[in-house]
Amino acid sequence: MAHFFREKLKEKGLKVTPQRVAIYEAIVNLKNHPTAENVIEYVKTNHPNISVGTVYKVLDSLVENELLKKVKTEKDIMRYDAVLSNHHHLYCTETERIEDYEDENLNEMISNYFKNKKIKNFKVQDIKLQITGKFNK
Amino acid sequence: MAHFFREKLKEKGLKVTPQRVAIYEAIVNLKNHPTAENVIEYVKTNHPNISVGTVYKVLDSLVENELLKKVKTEKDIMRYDAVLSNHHHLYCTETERIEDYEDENLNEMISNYFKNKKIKNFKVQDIKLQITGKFNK
DNA sequence: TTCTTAAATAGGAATCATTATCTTTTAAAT
DNA sequence: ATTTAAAAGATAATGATTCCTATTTAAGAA
Ligand SMILES: [Mn+2]
Ligand SMILES: [Mn+2]
Ligand SMILES: [Zn+2]
Ligand SMILES: [Zn+2]
Repeated sequence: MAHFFREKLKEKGLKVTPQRVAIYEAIVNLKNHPTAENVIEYVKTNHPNISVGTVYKVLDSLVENELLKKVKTEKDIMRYDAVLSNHHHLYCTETERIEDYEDENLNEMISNYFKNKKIKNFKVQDIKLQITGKFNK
Repeated sequence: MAHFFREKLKEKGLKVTPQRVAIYEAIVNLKNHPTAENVIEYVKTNHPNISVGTVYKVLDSLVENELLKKVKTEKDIMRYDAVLSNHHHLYCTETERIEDYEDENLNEMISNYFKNKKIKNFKVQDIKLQITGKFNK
């Protein structure tokens, strides 16, 4: 489970520390693209002495090393994503809920569209959809 | 030019103040989806005494009243958009540049796609693309 | 295993974008 | 011109994030 993660850390030349493993697992388990605060709260149940600064530093370094991604929002509170595969996000207009949306057909359609239609003066690297709306119930 | 804006304020029951007009014009003129700080700097050239709190309050209220939109980013500094029409954004991976991208064909293709393909437990209200990449030159 | 050392963490102070509070001013209706 | 609720200005407070530094530790070398 965390094997993949420990290997990745080594690949990147980062030390495998209990804090890093715990923070990564927190993000995987929490779902819903947690904030740093969510992570701190979760990790503290098993690592009561973890430092707030450590969490922020680890999150930054994991993003830097492409083991996590930041999620774009309209808030000044950062949220994190452990899902690295190419996927989109469903944003709730009424709550802070953000869910993953995977759709291979959609990816292909968009990718095809931009094979023809080039954007002048811009080299596309990645395309993500922000789908806003309401979840049922 | 600011006629549209003054009318909109009245429609919404908001007083037409020089500060509101100046802030709105700042966002229109600045392009690049400015931050509150960008707006403050710009507005101060003509309104040296404008208060920082006023700028934040006006920005919030204009977003609330749908005269401005917030732009989603991976930063904890908010950015604002005066373009209300349905458009997408080009995010530079290397700088803070964010440009508008309008594409009616694309909108139609996506809109058609989601007429068939429903997302379970989710009612779509709006779809925006975040296109990340590099600008030439 | 023990030793060594650069990297990482803990703890706490500092930063800074944003909010809140409170007083004064003002848009706009009468 | 008067009235008044809304808005602006000034400044303090907040809170997420960053910074700083002493201490600890992961991991390679011996
Ligand atoms: Mn912040
Ligand atoms: Mn904040
Ligand atoms: Zn995700
Ligand atoms: Zn825009």
